[in-house]
Amino acid sequence: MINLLRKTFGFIFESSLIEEINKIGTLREVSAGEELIRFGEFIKGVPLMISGAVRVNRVYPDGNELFLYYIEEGDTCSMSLNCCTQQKKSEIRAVAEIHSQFVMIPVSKVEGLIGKYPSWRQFVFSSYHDRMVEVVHALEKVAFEKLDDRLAEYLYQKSRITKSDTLQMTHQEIAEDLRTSRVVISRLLKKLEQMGKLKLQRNIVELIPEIK
Amino acid sequence: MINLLRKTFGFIFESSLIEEINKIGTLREVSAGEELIRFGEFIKGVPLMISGAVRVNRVYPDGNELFLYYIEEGDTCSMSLNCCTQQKKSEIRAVAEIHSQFVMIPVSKVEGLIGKYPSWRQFVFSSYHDRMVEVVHALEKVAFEKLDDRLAEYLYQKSRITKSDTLQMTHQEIAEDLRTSRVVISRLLKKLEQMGKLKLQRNIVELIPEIK
DNA sequence: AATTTAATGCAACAAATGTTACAAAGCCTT
DNA sequence: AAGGCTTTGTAACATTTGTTGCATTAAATT
Repeated sequence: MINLLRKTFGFIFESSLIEEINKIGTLREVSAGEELIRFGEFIKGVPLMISGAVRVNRVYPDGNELFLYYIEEGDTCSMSLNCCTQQKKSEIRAVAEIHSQFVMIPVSKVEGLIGKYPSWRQFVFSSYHDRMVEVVHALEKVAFEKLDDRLAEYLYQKSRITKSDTLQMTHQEIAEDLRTSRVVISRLLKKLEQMGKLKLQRNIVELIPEIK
Repeated sequence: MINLLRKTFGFIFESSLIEEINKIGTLREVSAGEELIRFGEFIKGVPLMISGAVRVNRVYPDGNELFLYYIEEGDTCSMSLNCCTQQKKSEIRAVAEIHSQFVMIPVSKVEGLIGKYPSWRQFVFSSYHDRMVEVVHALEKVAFEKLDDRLAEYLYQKSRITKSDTLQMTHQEIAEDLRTSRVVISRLLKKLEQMGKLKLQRNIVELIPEIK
């Protein structure tokens, strides 16, 4: 585990911090679709992403969900950082988008790290800030852009995160993420297909990379 | 100044911290409409709000603006906190919504406080988190709600912030905040007026408090 | 008081998105 | 191969939001 930590966090954490994380953290591995953090649970720890990608959704009591941001290699989830210092139940849900590895730091130890390691504080601050920037970006998208552009960006993001141009998903699933109806997505996907930007098959959206 | 600090922050900061802030900070006062933080400037300091209310907008190079959150008594602006540790130019604009008092802590001293005072760290963390929650809330609104509900909430917020049921603003101004056109806002305001929720006069929207 | 300016009202129309209902196609099971 | 289920395609229509142009009204200025 310590080698994975060094590889991902060696440039920002001093070695004493890496060693401490190595002692108190546990390496976990999840495959696509698995939940790291469930809605309504008490947060057990803060995840440090080693590899893969995890999507973080805000969840409402009625079951409604809203995508907030992805966390990837080198990131942590600032929402859970706060939940844990406040000992509150999770208002978010974190689901692995692809097979992912991360180190879980138990809640009880987080406070100690903050007092002890300036580089950890710096990490936590910039993590908060980075997540904020992403949520603001999401807000921008919804506030400024029309659905077809948002769909295109959504597909692009998905492709980047899964590292594949061939997205295995139904129109229904896309519609839920963009908070609209299946029919609307089918319509817009068809338009994008006619523009030559992608190819559609059952359960598959295949992005056609731009030739430049 | 120290009395104002004690009144607003006495419950969360230890007295040695209050005294230090009293030494390094400067009390400033702005009236409605004045800018605390301008777009593109280097951040001079981090504001600690004593009284009043300030709205914080994201600003884009093309001059476009997007409302992010208000900061009020006891708050600070987490966006500027980060800008200052990174020595970056401001991507936001902060404008006093009503007459406001705040203590400005110079950038050079912020880092020191973080290392020295646990209660300051705690404050900064929960400030980050609170702002995040508000931006997520803004995202929710845009993602889930229709314009008439968003307008109603906007007016309600404005009334809360300005502590008045009589809002002095034009339809055009409202339209810009909600990113739509004047005609649309006029139409919806008329509808709300017909529903008995408000009264319209030139430059004025008067909210009618619910009688229960 | 007359003129100018800014704000609002209104109508007609356009575009984007949402809804419903059903047909067609693909996949799976038997 | 037949039947059943899921996914996608399509059309027709409703609703919401955006746009344009102009009339009307209120305030500000002269």
